[in-house]
Order: sequence, then structure tokens, then C-alpha cells
Amino acid sequence: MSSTPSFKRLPRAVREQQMLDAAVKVFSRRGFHAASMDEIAEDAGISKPMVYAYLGTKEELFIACLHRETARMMLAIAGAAAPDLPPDQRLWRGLRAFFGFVGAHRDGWAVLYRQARGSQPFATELAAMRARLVEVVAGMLDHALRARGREVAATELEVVAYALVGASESLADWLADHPEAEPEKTATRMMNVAWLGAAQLLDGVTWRPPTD
Amino acid sequence: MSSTPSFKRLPRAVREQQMLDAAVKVFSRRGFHAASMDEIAEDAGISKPMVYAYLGTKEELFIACLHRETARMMLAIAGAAAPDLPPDQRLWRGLRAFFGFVGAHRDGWAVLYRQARGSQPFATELAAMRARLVEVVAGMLDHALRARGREVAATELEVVAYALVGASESLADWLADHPEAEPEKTATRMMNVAWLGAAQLLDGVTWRPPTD
Amino acid sequence: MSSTPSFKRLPRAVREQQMLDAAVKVFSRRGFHAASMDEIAEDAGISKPMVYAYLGTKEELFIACLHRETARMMLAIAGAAAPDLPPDQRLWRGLRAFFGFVGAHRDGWAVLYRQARGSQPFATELAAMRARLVEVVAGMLDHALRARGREVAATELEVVAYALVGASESLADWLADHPEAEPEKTATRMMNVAWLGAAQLLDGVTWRPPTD
Amino acid sequence: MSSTPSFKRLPRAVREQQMLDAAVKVFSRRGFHAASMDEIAEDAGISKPMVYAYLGTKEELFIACLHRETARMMLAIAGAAAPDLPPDQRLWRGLRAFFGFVGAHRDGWAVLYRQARGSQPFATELAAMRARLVEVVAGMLDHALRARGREVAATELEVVAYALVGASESLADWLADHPEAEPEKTATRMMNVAWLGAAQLLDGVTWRPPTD
DNA sequence: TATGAATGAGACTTCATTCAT
DNA sequence: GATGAATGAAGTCTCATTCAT
Repeated sequence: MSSTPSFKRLPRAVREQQMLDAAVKVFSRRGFHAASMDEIAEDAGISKPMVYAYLGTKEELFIACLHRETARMMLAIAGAAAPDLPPDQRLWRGLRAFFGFVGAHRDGWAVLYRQARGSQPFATELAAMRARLVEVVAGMLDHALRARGREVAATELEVVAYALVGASESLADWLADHPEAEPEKTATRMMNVAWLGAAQLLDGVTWRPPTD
Repeated sequence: MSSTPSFKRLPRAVREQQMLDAAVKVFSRRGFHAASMDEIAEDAGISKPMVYAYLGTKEELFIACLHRETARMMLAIAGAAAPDLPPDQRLWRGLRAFFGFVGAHRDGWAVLYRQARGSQPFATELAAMRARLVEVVAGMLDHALRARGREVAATELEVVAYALVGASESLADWLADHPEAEPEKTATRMMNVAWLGAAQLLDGVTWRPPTD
Repeated sequence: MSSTPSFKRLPRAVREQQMLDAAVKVFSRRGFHAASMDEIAEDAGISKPMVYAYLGTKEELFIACLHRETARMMLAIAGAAAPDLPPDQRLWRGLRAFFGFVGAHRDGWAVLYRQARGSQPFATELAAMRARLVEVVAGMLDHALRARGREVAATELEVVAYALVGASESLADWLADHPEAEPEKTATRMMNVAWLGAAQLLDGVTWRPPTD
Repeated sequence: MSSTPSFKRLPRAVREQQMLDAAVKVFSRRGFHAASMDEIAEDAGISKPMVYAYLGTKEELFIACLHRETARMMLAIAGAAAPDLPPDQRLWRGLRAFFGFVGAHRDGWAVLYRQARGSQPFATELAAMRARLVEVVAGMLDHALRARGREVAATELEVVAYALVGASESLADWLADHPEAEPEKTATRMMNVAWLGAAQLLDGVTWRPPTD
């Protein structure tokens, strides 16, 4: 009598994934503020107090979404861009994996970037993730430079990497908004913009402002 | 002491500017949703009903901010990048003006982009403005191409322009977050990324994905 | 310089009528609470402070409307139902005038009755007007009774009169809602209901509840 | 003292009735617009959000009141005026039930009619209910006519029924305003006005306007 | 006289969050 | 473990009403 198993009692890990799925869906559809815990709970097929018990506050819930989606994305990219490939190959594989991920999880992307960029509480989280990306890209550039016996100040590398990441994010936004667009083609376009410029830099060509 | 100037009963145009100033400030500090009309009104030194009477709903107020800041920015850029300059000069002047504007109105930039990107009601407004920028950049590229007797499909040009604009926005975000950074230096960096890559494209160099 | 005549300076009486016209129109269209002083002032082509200066508070303004419309209606009825006519003639003329008035001033009727009946502040005003109508009707009945040498307690007469007035109001409501309906026909119908029953009463026929 | 009954956490159905009770009370005391959701909630001994959660918007809440009171009244009338009685008996029983109901639920009556008559959103609801009453009355008249081998156009019957209903409503208003008045006596009076006139009509007597 | 400018007050409504069962 | 019931707090918006010009 005391141990009658209830069919509803799923293990905690499963329930949490259901909730995160629902949360990502609702957050991406409505935005952080407009999303209501009611809708998330209902969409997850669970009662609100459960959501609070498992994943905490609305803000914490959003951060949990961010974490999960970020981890998935970084995993996809890292898996594709093996460190032992030549730099241009790594960049291409990384970009293709990135746009492939965005194309496959447009919801997640919307949550990750568009929502988070706006409000302070999540800026930190987002900045951390972007920093990791920038670091990876800067590492590729550095790797390529050293292979040619050249060297550039770390700051400069970072800014260039930042711009490349920004351009990628922008195209990813564009991709998320165009359901019919092909991720691979988008990746190729980005590669054209990114690699041609980067290759020049790698070869020591630089542009300097006119004395005016 | 007897001639204290009368601070109240200002004409409508003046009050509207005060309100917009306050709104830009509060929106950029708190984000659209977290910003309260109370705080905006108080910051403008006026009562809430006046804000509603002059500038309408919270949403309309935000759009009014967007419009004003956008117009200012486009004016600054258009004034700097005269159409009769050679393309690289135009791009450089335009970028310098753009980053200069962002550096000078970091509040406005935050409102313009970061907030608006998130929520649907403003996506349209923002897309329109970005479209104008993209168009200008694509025009520059096209101009340069024709000068070299070459031609590229409009779609391709637009995607490249889109990526460049995205990279600029990203650096602008970075600039807005780093109060000590110099706009002109940031513009130079962006120019390096943008122009070197673009110049390659202009010369007919392209990158193609490996057959894998 | 001090007596330059302004074309806008209409005499007070005219302005007041304009305001009342506008007020009746807006009150009847929106109802008392939903009507806004702004709309009334704008509809009257005058500024709000003027409305307050001339006709006072919103509540006072509504009562002013009530008064004017009431007076007009009573005048129309009294003018038609001359006291020296035989009772059935008076009733008929009165009813015809009443429905004619309602048909011609559907706005005014809506203000008068539908709005006022609901809220306490105006119940008094309305009751007073209805009391005058009831009194007139009861007077007719009494007159007819005496002509036949009969007499009935005043209370009874009043209740009957009250019911007749109520039935008339009801048909008037119906008339106000049916723009295509003809006032005269409606009056005839009411006369059928009213006079046939009243005539019976006048003849001493009464109905008594069964002992059950 | 240790077994103080728990007044809180009542089941939904109970709370809804409490809320409706409070709403009817407040609406009838203040009128729709002047009534505040705060007061209703407080009167129901519950917080405002519960009212919204269970019964929705203020407007929806009012309509819910209308429905409940209407249903109760129609039930009372239908239960009293059995269709197998002779017409005059049905009319009498129906009227007695009607005035009995109004006398017992003066609050409800005020909500039902006086408030609803004024504003558009409820006109439909009210019209529907009145239409059912009119239909019932017209049915009685038709029944009586056929019993005497006569027939009258449906439209005419309806207008007569409408007038009778209007007269009843008017007397009901009067009853609601006179706490000391006896419902049964009022019903008798109404019966006198209604039945005597109707009986004449049933017998084929009609009144025609003079050629003037 | 006439009005644009201004506001205090208050209404409805929605949420994130927590008890008590 | 799970949930229906419950609420404090806040936010947007509107309106009648009054100054000061």
C-alpha cells in the first residue's frame, strides 16, 4: 500500500530533460520575459511546483537552458574541428558544424543568443560562451601564423577573432530566420568572408588608415 | 531668487526630447521589459500621463527611441561616406563614423540593437534599418567590382555585406561594453578584417569547400 | 487692442447648447462611464477647461443632459395631450407624441433611460421624471373613472399607471434599437395593450388570484 | 480551539460560488463600472488573482453573474408555470414566480437588468434572456388564442408580449426599490393589467387610431 | 475668454512564487 | 513525489480635473 508504483513517477533526470525541452521551446517562442512559468509547466506536462523543485527560479531555469544548449553546440563544434587538422580545415569544419547546429536547433539558437544578449543577468553566461569560441578561433589563427613563422599580438588576434565570431553569429541569425536556407551553403559563404581576409592577415598584409 | 526660471510648462517639442532621452537611458540600462514607465517618467522629470499623452504606449515609445537613434546614426554615416569617394575610402569613412557614433552614444546603441534583436515587435523596425546598412555596403562592393570590370550576383553580395555588417555590430557591441576602448582603433581593426577579405573577393579569389 | 473681437467668442448660451449636443451624442454612444470628457470636448469643438467652466463636473454635465432632454420630451407630450380632450384621446395623443419623440431623438432617449437607470447618482433625477409621467397617466385614468362615476384608491391607480409607463418604456427601448421601425405604429400597438386593459379596469372588471 | 476548521484551501466549485455571490452583491451596489475587482475579491474573502484565475476578466465575471441569476430565475418560472395548465393559470403562476424571485433576490435582479441594459457588451446576453421570456409569454397568448379558434400574426403577438414583459420588468424595478412591498400583491396587480388587456385581445377586440 | 500642459489617483491584469494537502 | 489553491507585488494605461499662460 505504501509502495504502489505510480506510472507518473519518472526518474528525475528524464523529467528535467522534459522540462528543459519545454522551456527552450517556450523561451524561444516568447522571449524570456513574455514566457510564463505556467506555459512552460503545462508544455512539459507537469505542475508548476515541480519545475521550481527541480530547476529553481525562472532565471535559473533560463540559465540551465543556456548551459545545455551551449554544451551541445560546443560539443558539436569540438567534435568536428579536430585540433590536429590544418587551420583552414579546422575553420571550415568548425563553421560547418556551427551552422549545421544552428540549422538543426533554431529554437535553441534563438534562446541562446537573441534572448540572452539583451538582459544583464545572462550577459555573463553568454560572454563566457562566446569567449570560448573566440579563444578557439584565435588559437587557429595563432597556429597558422606560427606555422608561417610569424607572430601577432594576442589582443589583435582576439579582436579579429571576435569580428569573425560576430559575423558568424549574424549569419546564424539570418539562417535562423530563413527556414529554407541551407546551413552548408551559409557556412561556405562565411568561410569565404572569413578565410580570405584572415589569409591576408596571415601573410602579413595589413591595411592602415590614410593620414587623412 | 525672485527670478527663478520657470521649469515647468515647457513646449511639447522640448518635453518630447526630454522623454526620449530618458527613455533611451532607462531602456538601455534595464532592457525593454524590465524598464518601467514610472522610471522613465521620473527620469524625464515629468509625470507618467504626459509620456502616454505625447509618445503613446511603452512599445510605441521604444519604437520612437529606435527611430530617433537610427536616424541620427544613419545621418552620421551618410555624412561621412560621401558617394563620390573611392570605395575603400567610403568604407573607411563609413566605418569610422559608425564606430564613432557608437562610442559617443553607447546608450543609444544598446537600445538600438541589443534590446530590439530579442523581441518580435521590434524585429521589423530593426530589420529595416539593418537592411539599409546592408544595402549601402553592398552598393560599395558593387561599385568597386564594376570599377574592376567584374560582376557578382546580387544575392552573394548581400550575404557578404550581411556578414560584414554583422561583424561590425559585434565589434560595436564589444566597444559599447569597453568604455576605455577607442572607436577609431576599433574601426581600423574592422577595416582590416573587412577590406582585406573584400579585396580578395573583388579580385576574383574565392574559397571552395573541399570535396571532403 | 483690448477689445479686438474674436470670431470664436460665441455667446455663452450657444456654446452651452453645442456642448450639450456633443455630450448627449457621446454619452449615448459610449455610456456614462466609458464616455470621456476629452471626446466630448473635442466633439463640441472646444477645449476641456471650457466644458468645466460652463457645465461643471462630468456628473453635473450628465444631469444637465438629462434635464434638457427630459424637458424637451415632457414639452412634446404635454403639447400633444391637451387636458380638455377625452381620456382615450389624451392617452393616444400622448403616446403618439412620446414614441414620436423617442423615434426622433434616439440618442437622447438612450441617455435618458438606459444609462441613467443603472447608476445611483441619476436615479433620483430619473425617478422624478418618471413620477411626473406616472402622475399624468394616473390623472387620465382617474378622470375617466370619475366620468363613469367610479373611484379607485390612488395607490392602485399609480401602480397601474406605473405598469403602463413601464410597458411604454420597454417598447421605446425596442424602438430605439430598431431604426427602421415606425413610431406611430409602435404607439398604436402600445395603445392596444394599454387601453384595452385600462378600459376593462375602468368598467370595474378585475382579476383576482385563485384561492389556489 | 485546536480544531478550528480550516477556512482556506476550499475546492474550486465552492470558491466560485462565493465569488459570484460577492460579485452580484458588489455589482448591484455599485454598478458595473464603479465596481472594483478589489472590492469583489475582498468581499469574497479571497485575493484578486484567484478571481481572475477562476472567472476571468471583469466583463466575463459580470456575464457569469448574469448567467447564474438568469438560470435561477428561468428555473423558478419554468417550475411554476407548468405547460399543461390553462393559459391564465400559467400566466398567473409564472408572474407570481417571477415577482417572488425578484423579491427574494433583489440584488440579482438589479444586476441582471438595470446594469446590463446600459452597456453594449451585455446587451446581447440580456436580449437573449428577454427573448426567451417574450417567447414564453407569446406562446401562452398563442395557446389561448388557438383554444378560442382564433389566430394572430406572430409579429403582433411578440410585440404584445414584449410590452407585457416590459411592464413586468418595470414593476419588478419598482419592487426592487421598495423593500416593504409584497411580491404576491405586485403579481396580482400586474395580472390585472396584463390579463384584462390580453383577454380583450383574445376576444378579438382591438383599438384603432382615429383618423384624426 | 480660452487652452496647452500637467498630474494624482486608481483601475484592470499578470506573474513568479509558495503553502497545505 | 506531486499538485491545486492561493497571493504579494508590480506594471500598463486611462481619466477627471486643474494650473498657468
